[in-house]
Amino acid sequence: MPGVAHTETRFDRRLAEILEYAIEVFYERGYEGASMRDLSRATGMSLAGLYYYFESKERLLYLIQKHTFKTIVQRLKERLKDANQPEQRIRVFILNHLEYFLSNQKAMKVLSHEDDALKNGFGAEIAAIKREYYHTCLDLMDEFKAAKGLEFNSRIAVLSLFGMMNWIYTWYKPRVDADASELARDMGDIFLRGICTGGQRGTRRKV
Amino acid sequence: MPGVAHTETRFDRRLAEILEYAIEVFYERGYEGASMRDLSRATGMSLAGLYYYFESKERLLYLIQKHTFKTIVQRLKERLKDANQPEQRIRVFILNHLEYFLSNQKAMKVLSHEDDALKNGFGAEIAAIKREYYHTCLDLMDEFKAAKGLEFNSRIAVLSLFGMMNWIYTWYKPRVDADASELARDMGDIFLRGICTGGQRGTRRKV
Amino acid sequence: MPGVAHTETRFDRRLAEILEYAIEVFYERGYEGASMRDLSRATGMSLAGLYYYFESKERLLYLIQKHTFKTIVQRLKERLKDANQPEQRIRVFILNHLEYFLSNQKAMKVLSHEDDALKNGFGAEIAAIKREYYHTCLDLMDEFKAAKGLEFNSRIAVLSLFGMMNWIYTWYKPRVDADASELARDMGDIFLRGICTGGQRGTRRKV
Amino acid sequence: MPGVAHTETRFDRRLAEILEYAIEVFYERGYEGASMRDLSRATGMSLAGLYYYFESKERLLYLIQKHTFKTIVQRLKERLKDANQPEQRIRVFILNHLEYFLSNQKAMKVLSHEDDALKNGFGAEIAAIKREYYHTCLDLMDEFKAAKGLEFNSRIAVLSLFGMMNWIYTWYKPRVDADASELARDMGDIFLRGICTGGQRGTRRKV
DNA sequence: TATGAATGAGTGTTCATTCAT
DNA sequence: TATGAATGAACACTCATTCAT
Repeated sequence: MPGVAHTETRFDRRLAEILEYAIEVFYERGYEGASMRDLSRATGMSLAGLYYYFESKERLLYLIQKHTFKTIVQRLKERLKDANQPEQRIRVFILNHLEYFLSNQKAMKVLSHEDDALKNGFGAEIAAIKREYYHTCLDLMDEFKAAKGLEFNSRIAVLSLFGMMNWIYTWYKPRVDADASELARDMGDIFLRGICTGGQRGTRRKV
Repeated sequence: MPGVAHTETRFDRRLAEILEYAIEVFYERGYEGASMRDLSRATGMSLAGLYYYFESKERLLYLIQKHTFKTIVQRLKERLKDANQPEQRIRVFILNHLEYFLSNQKAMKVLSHEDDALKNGFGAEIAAIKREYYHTCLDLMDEFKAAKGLEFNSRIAVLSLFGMMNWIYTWYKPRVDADASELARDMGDIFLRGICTGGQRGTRRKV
Repeated sequence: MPGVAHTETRFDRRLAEILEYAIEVFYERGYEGASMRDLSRATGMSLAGLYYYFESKERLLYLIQKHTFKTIVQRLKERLKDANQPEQRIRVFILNHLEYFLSNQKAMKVLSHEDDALKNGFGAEIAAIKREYYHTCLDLMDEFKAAKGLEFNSRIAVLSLFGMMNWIYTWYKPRVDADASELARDMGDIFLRGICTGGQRGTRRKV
Repeated sequence: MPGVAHTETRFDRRLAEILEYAIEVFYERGYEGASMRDLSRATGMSLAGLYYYFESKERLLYLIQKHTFKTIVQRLKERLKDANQPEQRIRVFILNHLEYFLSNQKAMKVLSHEDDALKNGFGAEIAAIKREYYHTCLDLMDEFKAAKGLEFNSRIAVLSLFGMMNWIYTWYKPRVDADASELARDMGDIFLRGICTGGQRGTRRKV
């Protein structure tokens, strides 16, 4: 079916290729530490040639972050459609995050690590997606709390969960550590049991 | 009180001052993003003057990271002396980490975020301290497991805990979020309950 | 005329131009004393622009020295083909050296004066060419000795000859001093007569 | 005998020490390449301390060159008193030069190699001594020519001789090459025989 | 579509030198 | 007599970016 959306031009494909290399380079040396020359070397394209595809190094990072983030959010939405129970929905969130994280480890490091490298407009747009993603998780948490009649600080819970998950880029070793689904189960266990038991302020007790 | 230790020279004091500024600058702009000129401006000292106190930008980061890390490790050791029960010891670990983290948020971001900015000798030394710190926590976890007769992946548990805690630098707002002790209690609850219940592989069930 | 050799690119030509300026600058201020800014000023090209043509100041000196040396050696080989008699061959050596020296006085000063400015790889390569050149002269000297049945220290003789010739850059004034061929004849006379007469150890006598 | 001249103060002695180190440093790294920090390290004296003894790096070089040159000139004068015959006088000149050169190789390299490093006043003064020294040799040459009824370009002869001798710093190896007196004899032989024989313009002949 | 050539501004670092003590 | 502390200017070099082609 011909249409507007599926016309992926040669330009788009070439740009996507370059972005792959850029992810590699930013992953390896950090956004500030990476130079356009590094990217030129990595892609085999001339310095000037790169600029045909994007207007600045900053925009390059922006494109990476946006695409990465949008994809993870979109996949989440897809998966959430099939999950109804509050707990299950949180587990879906975790699995989605970790699956994407591990299949796109380098991009995710660039997303996580270069959190505040973008300025002004670019930064604001990514921050907005991030906020949306955060609130999705926050909502899941509140649903869960309501369903279970629990009482805890959702903000802390969500941010702790993000911490657990995002920190992965600092330690994950493919050949040592389990795959995404097992990791999601383990982290899900820790997190969900953690926020579950007791939990009522005032009646908090030793574990 | 006479003693060996109190010979803190003028040089040391001045260097310490500069390090404070450097923490601020690295916190604000990242290690790579920060220029020695930024530091010169921040300290009010001439570019050349700074080099009287340390031989390179890299060594500056090294000094910051080493001091920060050594202090946190040392305080932990002190506190661990008074804690005997496995659970309590983990809670001490968490509290120590978070207390230091929040009182030295900027330094801790520089420590966490610029994890792999140091090369060769400098990097190796910091990595060694980090490994020691990690293993201390791992040991605590194993003691806890043994005492409770639990079964879980200590590595994942410890690294998840670190993630929860270290991620703080990305979101903590002093006026919004609770203080260290409350945070330590909350995170401790989540984490300890999480790893506690059930836990035996095979008998795992819904939360 | 078609051929492999005539592909001298625009890049090569531009580089050659820059090298001319660099010779001038190094000649005037010495390698250490010359700054890239001096060269930038001399060429009228921006500081950064220069680096498009060579990767470092050291390599710049290397290129100058190598080209100068290779040319002088190559011309010598050419000329030596047509000379058979031992004495004549030495005179050819002297003439070749002085002719090139005087037509490329500045480059030759840079070659002579900055003898040990190059480090490691660069230095080694130039040193190798120099050694080869020295040995060519040493061989000429030994042939001469053998042919004439003379007895003298070839090493000292050769190095004395080099001294006579290379020192020129410190005193030669185009409008005062004779041209290369006359100078070559004079120095050749001094040198050849000098090593000729008497010369047998033991029978040495007053001049 | 009391007098003005022999009061060598502590200051003078200390300065002389420093000059020794400076010779070493300039010899090793060249005047431009040597830094005051290098000298500070070499002497064990503080950077600022050095400036008590001389007002600038340039003056340091000046002091070294002046002292070296004055000494060699003065010794020459002494020795020339006892030599009457023209040839002998030239041999004395050579021997004096080489003896001093080899006993003070490093200082002599600094003198020879850093010939034009000094600017303005400093440079002029050294240049004057040099000119005087040169003319002494030129006079010796002219006396010799007159006595022998020879005909050659004294300027070229003298400068060739200087070349032979001064070039030594680039090749002399104490354990390989002969000592000063032997070297002086060899170079004297080469040079004196060289300028002697034939020599009349027009009647010049093959050696 | 892609590049060779170029640039102004900036990088971390070192320079010779000074001055209060 | 000697130094610790400091500096302005310069160093070699790299940066992201541009523009004619």
